[in-house]
Amino acid sequence: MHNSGKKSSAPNSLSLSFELFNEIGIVAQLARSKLTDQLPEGLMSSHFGVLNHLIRVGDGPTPMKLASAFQVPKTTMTHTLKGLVANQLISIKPCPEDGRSKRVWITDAGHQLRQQTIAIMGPELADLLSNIPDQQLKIMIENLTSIRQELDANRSR
Amino acid sequence: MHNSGKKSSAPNSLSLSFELFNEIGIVAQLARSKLTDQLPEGLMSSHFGVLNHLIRVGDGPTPMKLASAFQVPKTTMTHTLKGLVANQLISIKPCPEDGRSKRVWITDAGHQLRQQTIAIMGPELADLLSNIPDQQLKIMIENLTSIRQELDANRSR
DNA sequence: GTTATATGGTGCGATATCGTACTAAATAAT
DNA sequence: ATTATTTAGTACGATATCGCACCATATAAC
Repeated sequence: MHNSGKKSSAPNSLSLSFELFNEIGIVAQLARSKLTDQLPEGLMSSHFGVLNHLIRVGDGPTPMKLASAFQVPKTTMTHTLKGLVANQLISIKPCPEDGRSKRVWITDAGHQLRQQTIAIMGPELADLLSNIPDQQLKIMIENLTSIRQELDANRSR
Repeated sequence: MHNSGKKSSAPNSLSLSFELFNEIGIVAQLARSKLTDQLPEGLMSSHFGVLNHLIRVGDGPTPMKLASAFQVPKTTMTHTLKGLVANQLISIKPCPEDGRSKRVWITDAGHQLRQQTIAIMGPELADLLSNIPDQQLKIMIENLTSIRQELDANRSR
């Protein structure tokens, strides 16, 4: 995959690229920080991310599957899950089909925390985006998804 | 600022919001990871970010100014700068006008590392975006900037 | 001028993230 | 069947990030 036509990377695209990733990085950091502020002591955006994922994508994935979903090293996921277990927001059980694996389940408390966090954050986020037409939001999401997928493709993790 | 008209936050905007921030977070993480891979042992995206900022925005800011530019706690910036000094990529000198402050200057080696990293990363990033029309890139950057500014506004740091 | 407050920077401790090395189990090779 | 390789998870150490407490200097209040 190398500049496969469709659109040129004109010279000015290069600085645009940097600018885009720069903005993405800063927004991500600010949003992460804002989310962490909303969570109970001892929990971070990484913890919330897992809870959210368990609801959105479905219950019962292995830690490895979670690690690759979030594109973090598996050791990081082990640590994150440990925190969630300590707060009784998930439970981890051995996987019946594979003796090496485990499976992650969200608890009622986990469900509840996720719901409650969304109730607080949702409107705030929506408010931040209130000046941006829905159509542009959709385009942004599409493009970001496409970027993510390409980044994923070239990744070892 | 509270839903100041112009565009409605329709019910579906709420899930769009989460989706958008989700994608932003993942792309940021992947890009950060990719950048870190390109840097010499012991340097991270945070270090590169400072070097890049010194070139783009201009030499000689105080550590505090850098911290607020990157929206990180000042202790984090202290630590990051320490790493850059250790690698002789910046130099820190006392500020003549303010006895409390210091000022940060990029060294030749810093300049060089930044240049070299851009030479490698630039084309890769541009390639990732090659399927996205320039106009859409610009819209994304505009929107992200607007989001960032609103996030900034409600921030203590 | 003295005192109170605000600001820039650092030290320190806690936790998050990540790389390396390791164990156990599953799968492939023979 | 035995052995080699791959894969899931963890233990451990190193560093990044961050909150809190502290010091020094600058600014404001009086």
